[in-house]
Amino acid sequence: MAEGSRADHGDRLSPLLRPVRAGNGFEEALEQILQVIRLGLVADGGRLPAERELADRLGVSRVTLREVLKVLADQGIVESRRGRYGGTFVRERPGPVGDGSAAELRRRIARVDVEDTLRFREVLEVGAAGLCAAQGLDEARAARLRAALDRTRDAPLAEYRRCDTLLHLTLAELCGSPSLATQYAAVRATVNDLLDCIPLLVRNLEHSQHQHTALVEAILEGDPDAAAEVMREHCAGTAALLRGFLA
Amino acid sequence: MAEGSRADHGDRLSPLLRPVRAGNGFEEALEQILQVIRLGLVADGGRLPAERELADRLGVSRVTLREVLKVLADQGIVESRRGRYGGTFVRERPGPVGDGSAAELRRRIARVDVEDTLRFREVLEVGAAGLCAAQGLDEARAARLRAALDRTRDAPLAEYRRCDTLLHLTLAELCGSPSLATQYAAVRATVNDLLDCIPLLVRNLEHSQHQHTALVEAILEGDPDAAAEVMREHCAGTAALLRGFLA
DNA sequence: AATCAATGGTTCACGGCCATACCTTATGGC
DNA sequence: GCCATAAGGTATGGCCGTGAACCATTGATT
Repeated sequence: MAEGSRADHGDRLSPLLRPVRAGNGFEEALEQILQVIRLGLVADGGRLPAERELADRLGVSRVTLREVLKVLADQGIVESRRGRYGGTFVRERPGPVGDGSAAELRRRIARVDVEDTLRFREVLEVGAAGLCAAQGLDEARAARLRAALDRTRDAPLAEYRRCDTLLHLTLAELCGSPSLATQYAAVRATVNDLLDCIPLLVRNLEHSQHQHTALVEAILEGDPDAAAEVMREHCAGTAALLRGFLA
Repeated sequence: MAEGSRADHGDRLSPLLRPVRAGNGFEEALEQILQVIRLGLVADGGRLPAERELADRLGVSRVTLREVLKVLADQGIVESRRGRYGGTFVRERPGPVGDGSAAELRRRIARVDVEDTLRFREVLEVGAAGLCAAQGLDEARAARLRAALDRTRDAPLAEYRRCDTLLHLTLAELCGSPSLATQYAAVRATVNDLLDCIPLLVRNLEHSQHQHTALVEAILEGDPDAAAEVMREHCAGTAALLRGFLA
């Protein structure tokens, strides 16, 4: 008997031997464009890249991409305009994608390994914060970080989630590991999905804001340990909230 | 001018808008099976899962998978045996996949963003170590970790890389985030690729071993900060080596 | 010796996705 | 006012991968 049996001490292979594609091209492209919109990477009324470029970047044909855009347009999430300086625009207030019912939410949660998501998120965030602080940011990058922080301060409640996401995403981009940024974007989309399932508590927002400020300070001062520690607490806060509400 | 232009301050979209598939099914399946073999997840002479299961797990058809296996068999990397208790077996000493020439190595390095890889690796490893230490391991898990550590001690030089990889991969699996384990496996495959490009220094191995021991101790004692710190130094060592040789 | 079950080996029709080319619409510059 | 340009809209032929079924081989079990 060789060692091929599947369930002997937990299968070392499963981390590697996973589906090469999560679905067909259509589904994956749809998922990624939805993530871009839901993460707020394109402002309301903003324009997505042109179809040809978008198809190219996503690695799908334009035909397939257009089927995706058709669905999004039918849902009222985007709008296409023809002619030069036309394009595909994100409509104002896209609203939640699902129907918003409790059943819908439960279904969404059920598809996610919440512990996995929260842990992975914390690792990436703490790592990004540490890296940024350790390497120091040049003036341009520091300015980007400050700008993102300021935007979270001025944000109206409805926009807070988006600005918060953008701040964290900025940090992930600045840390010098594109792979980390990509993974963070993906996991953050999942986190936002979960956050949409629980109420928004104003007290938590205030707390978050203090942490954001302390975080950016620690990073700009080049103190990796402090930055990591603040970020860890920040993540732990969200995690506790989610664990509590989703338990 | 709207905001669609690609290179204005670094393109927020690029982390998300990436190719939905890195190549065709054939290429991706090949890559993943090669990773499994190169990471040493299947021992020399060991058996890969059956074709039907493998195809299922990788999300490709059996026909496509078999084309992959055909290539690997032609290269002498695996061998198929028919009949019950047959299967696809990894041949002894598969050796490096490329031709081993300096040009080949350069080409391999050129395709990788070394800084990205090293940073991302450190984040994941430090995170995994911290998580393991923080949550504590039950006896079964602790035993797995100790066993993996012991194997790195007894390993002959030729097997050291494989055992080292397995130890770190075990840690990633035990941390409680499957996503992290998956990402670590991928990044570690890249790291191993890079390590194959530089000489193996015995002194470094001894140093590594001390760090491994200290790491496992810290984890089993439930000291996250110590575990993270040891791991950070451990990664920094490898990183410095690679940066030096690949500069 | 016969049987069974699990595995690799082979074939084929269908469907999805792709590459490409071309058409249509709108805007700014000449 | 015309036209070049850049964008969305449309049509087609081909290939790759799939799913399913079937065959062939082997070794353990009975």
